[in-house]
Amino acid sequence: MPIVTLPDGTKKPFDGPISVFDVAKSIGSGLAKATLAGKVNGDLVDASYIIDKDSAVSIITDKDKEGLEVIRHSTAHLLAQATQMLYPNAQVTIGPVIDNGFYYDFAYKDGFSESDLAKIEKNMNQLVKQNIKIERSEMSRDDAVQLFKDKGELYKAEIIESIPGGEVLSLYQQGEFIDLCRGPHVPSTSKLKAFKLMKLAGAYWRGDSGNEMLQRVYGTAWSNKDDLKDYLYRLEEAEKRDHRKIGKVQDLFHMQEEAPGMVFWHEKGWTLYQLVEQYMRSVFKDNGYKEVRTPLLIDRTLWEKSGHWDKFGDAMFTTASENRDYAIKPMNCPAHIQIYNQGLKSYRDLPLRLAEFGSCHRNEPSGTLHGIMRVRNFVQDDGHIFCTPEQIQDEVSTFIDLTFNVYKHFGFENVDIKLSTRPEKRVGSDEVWDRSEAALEQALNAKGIEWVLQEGEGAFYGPKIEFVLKDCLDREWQCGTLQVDFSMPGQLEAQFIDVDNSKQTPVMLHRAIVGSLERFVGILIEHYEGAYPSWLAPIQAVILNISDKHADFVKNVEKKLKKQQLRVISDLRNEKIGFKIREHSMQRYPYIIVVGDREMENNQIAVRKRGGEDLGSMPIDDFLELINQE
RNA sequence: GCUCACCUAGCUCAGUCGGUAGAGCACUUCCUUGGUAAGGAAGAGGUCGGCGGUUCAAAUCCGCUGGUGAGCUCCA
Repeated sequence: MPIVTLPDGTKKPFDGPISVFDVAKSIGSGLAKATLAGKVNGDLVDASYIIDKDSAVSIITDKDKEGLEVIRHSTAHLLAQATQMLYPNAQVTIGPVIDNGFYYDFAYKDGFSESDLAKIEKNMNQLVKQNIKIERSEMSRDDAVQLFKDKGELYKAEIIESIPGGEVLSLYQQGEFIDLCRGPHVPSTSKLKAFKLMKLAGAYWRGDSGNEMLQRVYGTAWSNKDDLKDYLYRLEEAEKRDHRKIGKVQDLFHMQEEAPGMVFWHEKGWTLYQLVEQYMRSVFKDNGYKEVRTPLLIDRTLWEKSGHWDKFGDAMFTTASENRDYAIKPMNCPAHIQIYNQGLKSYRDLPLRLAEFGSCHRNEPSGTLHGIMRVRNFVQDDGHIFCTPEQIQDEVSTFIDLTFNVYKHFGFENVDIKLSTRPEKRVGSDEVWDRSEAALEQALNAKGIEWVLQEGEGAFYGPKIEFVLKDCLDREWQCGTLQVDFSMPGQLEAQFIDVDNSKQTPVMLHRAIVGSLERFVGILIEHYEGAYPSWLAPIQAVILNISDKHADFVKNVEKKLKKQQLRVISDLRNEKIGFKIREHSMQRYPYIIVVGDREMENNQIAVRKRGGEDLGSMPIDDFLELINQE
């Protein structure tokens, strides 16, 4: 006689064991039809799950977050079923739910092509129409291993073999297709109404680059066609923001074969870049940093001492001259320690904050390069703070505040914080790691901000705090970082004389706020879709003449505005005003200024805001005030 | 680095079954001097990423190589 308690608190007694589906049916036939799964005492279960004791039950439909996940998961199975029908030699492996959809990895020697995706998707749709039941069963681990071995599904058998023995496993069957799965799943294929296969990619078996490459099929799935359409629309919008595309349209930069992973900045792009750099320079100046500049090329012996030659030798560009080997610096920190080491330091000199916009090169694997977001030559708003262990917490705390302020200034309000701890490949004793990790954690907690732990994701020399900002499409970008380093100062013999006259090794904090300027500019381009706020716009206004006789007046206005440090250009081409308006509107400049007879007569300019808003005619001074107020 | 796809005029792209290339925009010249998202005409522009092979003949088929893209792996 189970009593079922529903989410709203009502209690329903039943005569005997009853399925989730039947509970839904007892509430209403509409709900029964919508039932995808259930939640019994907090556990997600199938709609067919039998409730045999008093339980808290909620019905999961496609309105629930969990319901959507079940749909995605079941769609992954549908994909596998449809694929194996068409390609019996394809072995199944795993098919998890991901953001916005799912994927399924197949081991398939012949490989799939884009046209195969269309065929598979067609087959999936047919299977949906056939309304095939999805049924759960249980099996012992050993039996399951045997089952999949017999079917020639060696990858699946390997997965099951890695599960501890004695456990009972659940299997889901739909038609001929059977897969090991924790579930739950939708009751039948007809519940899967809105999905699309998106792309094909390679993926390593078990995520290990030493293993063979599998064929991964990505798909997206939603609870209804409208949501799917919405999602596809959002993808299109994201594509419009692509910094590579806007970079070309706005003439910001280019890249070419002869310098893979390195940026040729054009005038407008460099202006944008410089605006970011100059702003960060002012941030350094206002916050007690001393800006320095160190060599690009440094002898290998220094990199050997610092450990980089050993650990990252493959990723460093090197060159040789007069029997000496050099590396092009992949980072500034060893060089900053050299500056620190000039002259004996006292505890009174600490904290010492060095900053540099130093050009760094890293020979990243070719496959990782991506526009200006992931490059081989970049500059960071790099800084290193030399301090005592006691000063760490204060420095970290100040840095966190500073970072949030900078992001806000650039228009990013939404920032996540992550704490990354010791990786497997590392230097330094466990005791030192304990101390550094604790220092960061304490600083974060003292500020009372939320953070997530990323175990094993730290740098080889120390743990780090990562600042992840979210852009207008809610995409995440890890930009800021703060890393505690108890190792490198010692390795490169940095010291200071303490109060008690003893020699001590300082702690070094590696820190950056925007990170790679190249990448940050890319993020800005995509975040603003090329429509930058006036203070960041490479061109703030363009001045147009109606016809040739207004050209001198335009030149005059241009001169005046430039004198006030405004970034303006003029367009005196012999074209109709509508044509020029169109062209410059598409460039998304903040203001378009038009000058004709009327303006010349009154010594004014006609101002049009980005987006088309007509601000009317005004004296130049009024426009200056307007733009400065922004 | 790995898997798959792609690379044709300055840009965006078309090019069937292998028969030595085409559009729009941009560019140049001329006409037009026009008031808020494309005025008109003419012209010029390409060793089809590079190297090699098959073939009477290669943008097209094959091999190698460079780069780009989507992922995977990596990211001091």
